[in-house]
Amino acid sequence: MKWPNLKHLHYLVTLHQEQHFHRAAQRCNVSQSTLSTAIQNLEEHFGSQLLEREHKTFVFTSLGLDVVERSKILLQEAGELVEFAQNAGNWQRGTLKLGVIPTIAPFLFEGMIGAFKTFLPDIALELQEDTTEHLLQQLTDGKLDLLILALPMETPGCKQMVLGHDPFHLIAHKDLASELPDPMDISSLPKKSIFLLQQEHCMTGHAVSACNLQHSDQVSSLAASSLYTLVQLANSKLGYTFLPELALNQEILQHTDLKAFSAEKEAYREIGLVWRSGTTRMQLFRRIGEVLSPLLPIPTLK
Amino acid sequence: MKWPNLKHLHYLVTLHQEQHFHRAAQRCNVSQSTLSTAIQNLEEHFGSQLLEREHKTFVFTSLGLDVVERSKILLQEAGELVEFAQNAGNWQRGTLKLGVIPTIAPFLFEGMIGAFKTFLPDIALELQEDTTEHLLQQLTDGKLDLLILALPMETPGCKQMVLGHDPFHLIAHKDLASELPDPMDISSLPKKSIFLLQQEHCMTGHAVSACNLQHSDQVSSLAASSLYTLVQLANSKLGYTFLPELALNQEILQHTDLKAFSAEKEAYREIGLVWRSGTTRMQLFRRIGEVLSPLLPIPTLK
DNA sequence: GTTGCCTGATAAGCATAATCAATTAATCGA
DNA sequence: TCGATTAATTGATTATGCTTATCAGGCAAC
Repeated sequence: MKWPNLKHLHYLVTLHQEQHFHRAAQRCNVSQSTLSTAIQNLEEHFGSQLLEREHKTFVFTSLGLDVVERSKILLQEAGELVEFAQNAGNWQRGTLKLGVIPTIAPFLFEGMIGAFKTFLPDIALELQEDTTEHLLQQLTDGKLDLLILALPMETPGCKQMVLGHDPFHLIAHKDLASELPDPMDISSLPKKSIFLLQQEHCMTGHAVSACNLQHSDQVSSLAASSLYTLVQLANSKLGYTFLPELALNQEILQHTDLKAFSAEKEAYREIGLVWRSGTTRMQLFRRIGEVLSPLLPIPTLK
Repeated sequence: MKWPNLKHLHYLVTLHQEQHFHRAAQRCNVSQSTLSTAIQNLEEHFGSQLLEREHKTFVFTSLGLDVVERSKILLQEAGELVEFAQNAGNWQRGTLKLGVIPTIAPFLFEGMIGAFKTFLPDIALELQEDTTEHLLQQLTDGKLDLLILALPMETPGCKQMVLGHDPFHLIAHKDLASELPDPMDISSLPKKSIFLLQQEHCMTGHAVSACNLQHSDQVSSLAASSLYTLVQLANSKLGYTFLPELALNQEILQHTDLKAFSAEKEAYREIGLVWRSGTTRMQLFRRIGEVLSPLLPIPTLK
């Protein structure tokens, strides 16, 4: 078996990302000719074409694309092996690139950073806040190691661990509170009176399904971009909204005239960890789960 | 990121297997000094010790052992990447190292090889016959790609796919057949009259549990080493035995005076595929499952 | 058209890394 | 004490990877 050179596989992956020899070479800190010949050597080594070249331009063959995907995984694991060895085999040391969605991040970060300082002091955290879709892409690409997402959520090629439940609460201005039906019946609220986040936030979908708003006339077409906007809307008596308990615990309603009402039972989202199936850092992730679960409204671990 | 040299990781793994620099170097087709310096370079690269050296002898550090384990996986995957690319991305081509247990192999091989010729002509089969325990070890070590085992069976780190059921039949000499109770009641057979295989064959365990022989006095202490021995014993009117239908279908009773009787319903073993969890050849294995399942007495696929 | 520019491929020369054969140093057993 | 065994070391050789410079085909501007 003649082993391929990992550096050259990395050149290939970078070329795929840049779709341009010169730029890819720059990113790899080598000359364009180095990268060019390295790719040719790979092709020779494999005995098959990775690129279709025509008129000084090129397209990846379908084999080339497959090799890129597999190389990404291989490089990812090789990197983890090196980091593991450089940390002298201690899985509680090293860098962790952690992605968190915007409807969790601001309410969890403070406690989370404290928990890491206490229980995993030698983990250097690199935090990233983005939508579920973007985070999953970066996880798959190896740019992130671990995600904190709201579940249920399809995560192909990745595994999940539920850390806890986060119930939704109906938020109303105190002046409007008396108008709320008792017992709570969302369908009796005025039309277009419920504000939710933009569609790209998964919380919208979770709130809709948890509170049975699928075909509800009550949802307003005005879609907010952050929970803080929802709070402002509700505080202006323009209507109602739903907030997760995690946010309420962080006193998001401070300095407002809003009150929270329990939505129906079973109206909650789950919060959990997501990682690549093939990871070699399970021990660390399990420990992180144990450490973070108690920070959630209804922990499922421990 | 400075990528490690896969060749050197392979030196390390070989050194671990041989526990001897010179032999390891020979197996890698390099000189002892090459291997020695390569290991030292790895240690320098990682910034930590992989070996404890003392008096011209050495022991792997616990980190070293961990690195060896991770390297094995990495090399395994790198090898699959190369083979994949060399087969131009066609998962229906390449070499498949397949392990089969002795109580399945002789009765399945003929049909199996025919099926591969017809449905997967570009797969070069390398067959290996051994006990479940040995096969699982070799699968984990990457020396085999896929196993055909009798289930249920614990296979840590591996995944399973059931292909079909294989019922057990009671085998008796035709002269003794009239003495068999009707309806069949195994506990009324004479003591020590049932012959089974040696314990290292998983079929013994499967037959015992399938036919409720756990505390049975009927089982003889004479343990045979192959199904053909069992046939001879039964044919000599020394007692009874159990055979899987798979074997009967291959006319194992030809030229004997033996007859097969249905054991109780639910007396069967499962036959299935087993592979490493992290494999990249799922497509192939699924296809193999489809191809092999119809060859079994009671297929579960298709 | 011609010119200049952008692209990836190619060539020649150099530096580094990998390798080998030979040797050294330490230990063990006879 | 001597020889055998084993890993490390040394110095020479070879292979690999890289750079700079150059080439060749297409493209766009004028």
